[in-house]
Amino acid sequence: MPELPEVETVRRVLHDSLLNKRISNIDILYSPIIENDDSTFKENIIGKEIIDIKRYGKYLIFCLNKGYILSHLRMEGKYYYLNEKLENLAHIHVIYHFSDGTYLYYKDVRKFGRMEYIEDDIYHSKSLSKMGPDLILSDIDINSIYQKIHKSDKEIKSLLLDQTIVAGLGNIYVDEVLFKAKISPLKKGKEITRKNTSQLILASKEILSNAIIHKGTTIKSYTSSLGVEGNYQNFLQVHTKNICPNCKIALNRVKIKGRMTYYCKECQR
DNA sequence: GTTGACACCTGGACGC
DNA sequence: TGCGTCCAGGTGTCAA
Repeated sequence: MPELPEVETVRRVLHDSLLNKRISNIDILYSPIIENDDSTFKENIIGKEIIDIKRYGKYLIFCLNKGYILSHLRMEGKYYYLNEKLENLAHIHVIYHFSDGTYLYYKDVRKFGRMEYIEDDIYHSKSLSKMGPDLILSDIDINSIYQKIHKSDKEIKSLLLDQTIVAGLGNIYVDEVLFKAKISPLKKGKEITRKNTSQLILASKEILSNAIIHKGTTIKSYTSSLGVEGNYQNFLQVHTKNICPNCKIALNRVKIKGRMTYYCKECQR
């Protein structure tokens, strides 16, 4: 499932391919993917040029010469940029046609992904305005994060997955961050200290930056675009693993907020 | 305001 | 072999 490093990898690939392309047509094959109504989406985008592609948290932001397309890949969304028409349109839900005869295909087996046209003020839109600071792009105010975490009775894993606190972490990297910071995923927010918060932010930045260098993690369903695959799965310490790489005991597996969680009960207190 | 349950969705794994 | 059931998970919505 695409988390911050995977979305950043997709952004970089698409940025290299799509800059200054003019959108000449759009096929919407599955409407629920689009947050606007289909005609509004098409009317506002056809004829526009892509002038930049940005990212905030797990969102991709296609900047047009007027307006934006906000795209969230959720579980299995993928983009494919091709010079020719695809024969097999299985699981393809949106097709962007460009004036130079190329295409951008959006494929999403589980149909969880979402796209939205936003006229202006993208960072104050319904989706982005609630987001916490991006763990790579933003200056993180440790004290403000600590205040949000410390007042909660929820487990720290659950809080780190909450995009309104910090933006970018998903299930895989939260396990890795907690392992690196030596903090149990079951620890309650109110038990987390300022020092813990600092350790968590530092571990997050380090792990996410490293994962971006390795083009993200390829587990089952994620590929960025144009067949680019990440290899950070080779560097995972606990997620989907059986043995703690540090103390060599069996890792614990529990469900937190419905998410499978891997941790070492000896190393993570 | 906070929290938990549920819906969305489909391929793959598993048991019978 | 074929069928039914369960699981995976990011986010929004709704009820308590």
